[in-house]
Amino acid sequence: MAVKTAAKTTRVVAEYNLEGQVGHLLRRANQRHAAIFFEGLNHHQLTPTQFAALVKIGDEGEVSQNRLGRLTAMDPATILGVVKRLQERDLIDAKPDPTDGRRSLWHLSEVGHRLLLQAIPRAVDITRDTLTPLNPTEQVAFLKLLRKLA
Amino acid sequence: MAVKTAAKTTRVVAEYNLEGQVGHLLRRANQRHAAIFFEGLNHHQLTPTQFAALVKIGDEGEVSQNRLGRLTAMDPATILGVVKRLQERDLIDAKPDPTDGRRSLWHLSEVGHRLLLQAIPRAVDITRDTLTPLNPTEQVAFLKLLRKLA
DNA sequence: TCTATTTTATTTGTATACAAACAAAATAGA
DNA sequence: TCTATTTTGTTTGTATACAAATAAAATAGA
Repeated sequence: MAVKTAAKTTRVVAEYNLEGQVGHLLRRANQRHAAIFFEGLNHHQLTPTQFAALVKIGDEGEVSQNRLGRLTAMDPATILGVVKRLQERDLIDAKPDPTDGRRSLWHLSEVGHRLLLQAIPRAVDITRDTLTPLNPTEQVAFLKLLRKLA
Repeated sequence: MAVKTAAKTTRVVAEYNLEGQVGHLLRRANQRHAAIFFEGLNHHQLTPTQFAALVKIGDEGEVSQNRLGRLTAMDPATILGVVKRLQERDLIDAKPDPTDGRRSLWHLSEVGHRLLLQAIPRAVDITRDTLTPLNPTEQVAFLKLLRKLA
């Protein structure tokens, strides 16, 4: 049995192909998308996460920091830094939550709102460019499957 | 025309849905895979990139640092840190390239080889678990499409 | 052969990403 | 009401990720 297990392990190791693993492919697809994103929003100096935060603040109107993190899939330590950098650029602003002494409620500044209006059409282009290697049918199929893994 | 453009912009902005964007979904799928990976290889304290580096060093036998980065989709500054941490744990070792004074040739240490043999079956499980939300047909379809976007 | 270019590895700086620990505030529940 | 628990936001530490600049070595090409 020990021999059988050792033989099986050897075969598994020999046949393991990094390039075909879903994790490696997801990582590379992410890298490619990030590159397209930076190219497309380079003019506005927005990262994917900063853009996501602006979008959700715009959607919500007012939102606390941790809730914004949940809406954008960032943990508290990560959203802290993203929000800080957006505030330093005066794209967002906060007021204390009158009903909860721990919270600040973040909203878009005038500048942030204008930037978001300009950025969203660029983001639409970025999504289109990212999916370009797939035909329309494949794009629909891919997004449907990807949604199940996200 | 300015009115038409403004109206179109307003519609685009109003209809923009972060949750449906391929970039956001790729980021979240990556997060989910990373969580499964850390869970699965927690015992061996290997990150996805560290594991990828070990696999490719094992495949190549001997490989320079920058080439290892290309094989694992990491830029020179990133692979530098990954290699440094693997060496600090004595999982890999280097000797100078006799034909090129700039290069070091990295190879697995005895410990690194043993760790890799134990880790690969875990990585196979991680891939399986990551793809669990899809049925076998969907898994094949997804990987085929993802490959085109990576 | 001599020089312009390329490649390798490193350094610095910025930006995620998350675990763990923490204090303050709010809330649930006995 | 009083306390145990939860939530919010912050801090620290580790690990990618990449742009830009740099020095040393190798290579291409006139």
